[in-house]
Formats: sequence, C-alpha cells, structure tokens
Amino acid sequence: MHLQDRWKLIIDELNHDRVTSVDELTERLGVSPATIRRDLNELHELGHLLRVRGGAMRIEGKHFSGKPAADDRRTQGLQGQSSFLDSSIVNAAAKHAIARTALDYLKPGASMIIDGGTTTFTMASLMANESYHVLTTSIPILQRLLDRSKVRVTLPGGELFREQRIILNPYEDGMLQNFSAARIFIGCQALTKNGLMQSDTLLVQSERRLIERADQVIVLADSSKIDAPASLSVCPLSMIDVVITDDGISQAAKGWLEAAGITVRIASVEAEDIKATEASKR
Amino acid sequence: MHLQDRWKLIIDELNHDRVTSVDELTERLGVSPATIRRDLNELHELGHLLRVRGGAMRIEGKHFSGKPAADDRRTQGLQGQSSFLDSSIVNAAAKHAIARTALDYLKPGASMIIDGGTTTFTMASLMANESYHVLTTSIPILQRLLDRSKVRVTLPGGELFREQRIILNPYEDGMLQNFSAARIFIGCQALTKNGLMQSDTLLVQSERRLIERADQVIVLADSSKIDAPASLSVCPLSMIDVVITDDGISQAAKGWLEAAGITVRIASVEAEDIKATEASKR
DNA sequence: TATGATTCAATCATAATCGATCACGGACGC
DNA sequence: GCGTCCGTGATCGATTATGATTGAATCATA
Repeated sequence: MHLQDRWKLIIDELNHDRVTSVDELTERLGVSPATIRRDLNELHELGHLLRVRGGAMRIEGKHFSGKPAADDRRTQGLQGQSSFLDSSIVNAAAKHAIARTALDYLKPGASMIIDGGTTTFTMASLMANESYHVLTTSIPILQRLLDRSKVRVTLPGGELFREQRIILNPYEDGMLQNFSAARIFIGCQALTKNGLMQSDTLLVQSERRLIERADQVIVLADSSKIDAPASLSVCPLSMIDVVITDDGISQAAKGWLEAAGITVRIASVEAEDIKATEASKR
Repeated sequence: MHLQDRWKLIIDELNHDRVTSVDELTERLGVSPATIRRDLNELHELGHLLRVRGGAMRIEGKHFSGKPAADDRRTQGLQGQSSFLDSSIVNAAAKHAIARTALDYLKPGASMIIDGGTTTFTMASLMANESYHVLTTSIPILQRLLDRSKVRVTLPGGELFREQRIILNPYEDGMLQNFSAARIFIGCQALTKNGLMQSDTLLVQSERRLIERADQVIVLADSSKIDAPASLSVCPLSMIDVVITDDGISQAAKGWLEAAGITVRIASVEAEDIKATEASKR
C-alpha cells in the first residue's frame, strides 16, 4: 500500500460518500490513524478535499459520480477544479513536482501574475506565506491565497465567468494597465511548435493580456501537454522564456523548445527530493 | 457521528419537515440535547435554518429538494469564514427577515450593487437564480453567487483586503466608472441622524464610491444599529432612499428617518410562524 | 399575576482528535 | 556490509467536541 494507492482510495471514498472519517479510512486502508491524518492534510493542502475535524469532506464541484471519461475530459479545462479522475495519480505527481519547481522562480517582494489552471493552482497551494505580490484572474487561486497573510493579492476588474472560474474584462484592461510583473506563471492545454495553446476563447483573450504585462513568461506544462491537440494559439514560442515540465518529455520536443530560445526545466521526482532535503537543512 | 454528518441530517430533516424539535433530533441522531442545541445555533448563525424555541424551522424559499449538494456547498463555502460572521445570534432572525424583505426590491434584469456585510451576505444567500446583474466588492458574496448561473457578477478591480474580505482599489475607480446600478444594497455599523456610519476607514472609502454609482440607496440595518455608536460617516441621511429594519425600531427613530425623506420598511420576523410551530408540537 | 413545566445558556468534566516529535524498519546507494 | 533517507507508527501534551449539571429565562395555564 503506497502513498499513491492510498490517495486514490481516499478520493474514491469521497467521491462515493460526501464525508468520511479518519476511523473509517483507518479500517478500510489498514494503516494507522497518523498516516491517514497526514494524507488528509496533504490532500487538503493540494485542494483535493476539505479537511474537517474527524475526517474529510468532499469539495463540491469535484464529484463526478459514475460518469467517467466524458465528464473528466470536460473538467480538465476548469480552473482548479480538476478531480483525481481527470488525470492519473502519476500525472498529479508530475504536476506537483512541476509546481514545486516553479517555486524556485519566486522571491519575496516580487510581483507576479498567476494564471488559472490546475498546475498553477497547485503552485499557489504550495506557495509560502511570503511578501509576494500576486495578480490573478482565477477565483480558486484567490481563495487559496486568502489565508496567506503576507501575500498581496490584486484582481483585475471584470465579469465573472463561471465555467472557467475567472474574472475577465473583455473590453478594457482596468487594473492590468497599472500592473507590471516580473513573471507570469501560466498553464495551458497544449504546447506545440505553434506556441502556447488553449481551447477556450475566453482563456486566450485573458492570457494574451496577462502575458503582455509580464517581463518573463514561465509555462507550467506536464509532458502530456507537449504536442497535445488544441486549437487556439495564445502566443508563439518566441514569447516564452521558461517551460517547466516533467521527465516524460521527448528529446525531440526538448530540442525544438530550446531551439526557440526557451529554457527547459525538468522537474523530476528526484529533483523534488533534493529540494525537500535542502529545505529541511535550513 | 461527526459534525458534518449531523449537520447534513439536520438539514435533510428540515427539507422534509419544515420544522423539527430538539427532542426529535436528539433521538434521531443519538446525541445529547446540548449538542443538538449547539448545532442548531451554529446552523442558524450560518443562515441555514431559523432557530426557534424548542427546535428549528426551515427558511422559507430555501428548500433544496433531495439533492444534498446545494446545502453542502453552502456549508462548505462557509468553512473558515466564521470570523466573517461574528454577529450575535440574537439579531440573526431579524437580519434574516430584513434580507428577505430586501428581495422585494429585486427584479430580473436589474443591475444592482451589493455591499459587503452580514445582512447583505444573507440577502445574497437568499437571492433567486434570476437574470440579475450584481456588482460587489465582497469575496464571500462572490462565493455565494458562484452557483447562481443566471446572475451576472461583476467585480471592480483592486487589491484584496483580508480582514474585511473585500476587493478595493484605493486609487481609482476602475470598473466602477462604467457601472451604473439601479440600486445599491448596503449594510452599516450604525444609522444615526448624521447618516450612514461605519467604523472602518476602508469600508467608508469603498462605500462612498459605490453609492455614487447607484440611483437608489437601500440600507439594510437591524434595529440595534439605529443610533448605535460609530465614528465615520459614509453619507448623510439625505442620500438614503429606503431603510429596511425590524420591528425593534423606536417610533422616534422612525420619525427622524421619515423626516429625512426615507421610506422605512419594517420586516416582520415571522412571529406568527414561530407561535404556530410551537403549538403544533404539542 | 402566579406557578409549574420546559427550554435555554453557561459551566465544568470527560472523551475524542490533533499536531509535533521521536523511534522503528525497509529501500537504496556507497 | 553499512549508513542514509523516507515513510510509517507510537507517544504525549494541547486543543476541541461532547455530555451532564445547574440556575435563569421563557412559556402555558390557571
């Protein structure tokens, strides 16, 4: 019984029952309450469930009972709403590693833009409570940052788009005009030779604007996104500075990314371990 | 049997029965009356039911047939927001009645501004899913309106102020400039002859701007707010069009409000229902 | 208005749960 | 073989929920 197996079973359990308890999971998974608590806390941190006293509760909007594939694909586009059913646990691990690696590019005092998306959402979840200044259009990320007391959060004005869970002003820039960020962290539907791709028109609009306000563009994309199908181009490769991905990327893909002048950063599980080690030394 | 389970069962019970008693819940859930009372009080404070002597009553217009999801989301949305809802339980019934009465002033298609605050938050909770257009600076209200698919929600851009849970741009109007609302629904710290009062400088700033963008100003203030102490004036009485309060308001206060040209609307606290409830139990 | 019954909030004692910490044991590389 | 590292389980003090008790408040009835 490994960590990933347990996590999957816990999520399954919550997809079935609205709430579950530490005791129940202890019995069902055959591990100690301490381990269950650790798992629940971590899953809570990553936004996959809601920790409550005595157990955990499902996050509404993450429950797709019975209807497997079709729904899951649909939810992939939803900001911060991906359930474990969308992508394999392995993929989640990759996203986690990528998000952690992205943290290297933060430094206290810096301004940054964080776009909506599952990986950037994970990144926001892992962010330390430091004196960052974050601009985001994503409601889930806003919620995540609510309890980081040192993080300044700015929202551009606009209208709420429920499906994407973003705030967007189609007509003017509003707050954006005054905001200038050192970096933008951005997810995507796909990354191809044509550039950064999305499949949602609204996202394209939103992201094009955001990219303009940042000096450096950092793309968070797990390797399944590379050369994946998507219809709309947000920006060409030439505008991208860094791509953070996992070790599933092909040499060929790495090649044409670097040929476009992009720094390709590979977040492996080992790299994550190293980071954890370094962190614990301090 | 944990808190979340009990709460769900209590809400289910009310969805089925409209009223329920402490005794009945005690027996059905197998916990002590003390726990039931605590639960009912908390649920009342969170706006999920109406506490009455001996038990609890369903909030009219808040019946979520069969599907637990709707209720769960509400319960969930309130996690970690108890600091936001720190009003006394005594006034909760009044606030609820006031919020309900305020709904009379809505009509589909209308634009409105909803200010932050406990009473306006309750109002947003009770709002039907109609084609309203709402501008708000309040994060909790935004969260509440997330699942009202027909309601257009607009946010002014700006920075997050955690303590007040609002988005505010101290320097410019942003989206506000383009927004024009038929009405603004606004809460307050106090309502005196000097006008609408707050005690938080940020709120004053924010509210002054909002009031300017609305044709009609509707104040939601339970009677304890009348002539209560507060230091900062948001606007004079002359700018207020309607005050919705409960029947605890004194004749004198009603007098000087009406003398200022204000329509005073008194929301009945459903006293009849409560009496009928108790009678039917015996 | 007076009285008894019921309900209530406040208080305290107990039990459950939690997070932090340490110890054990297997996996892995040297 | 040997040590290091990570995940797990166990322990302990602290926190939090629950249940019982009590006196006050509220209500129904006379």
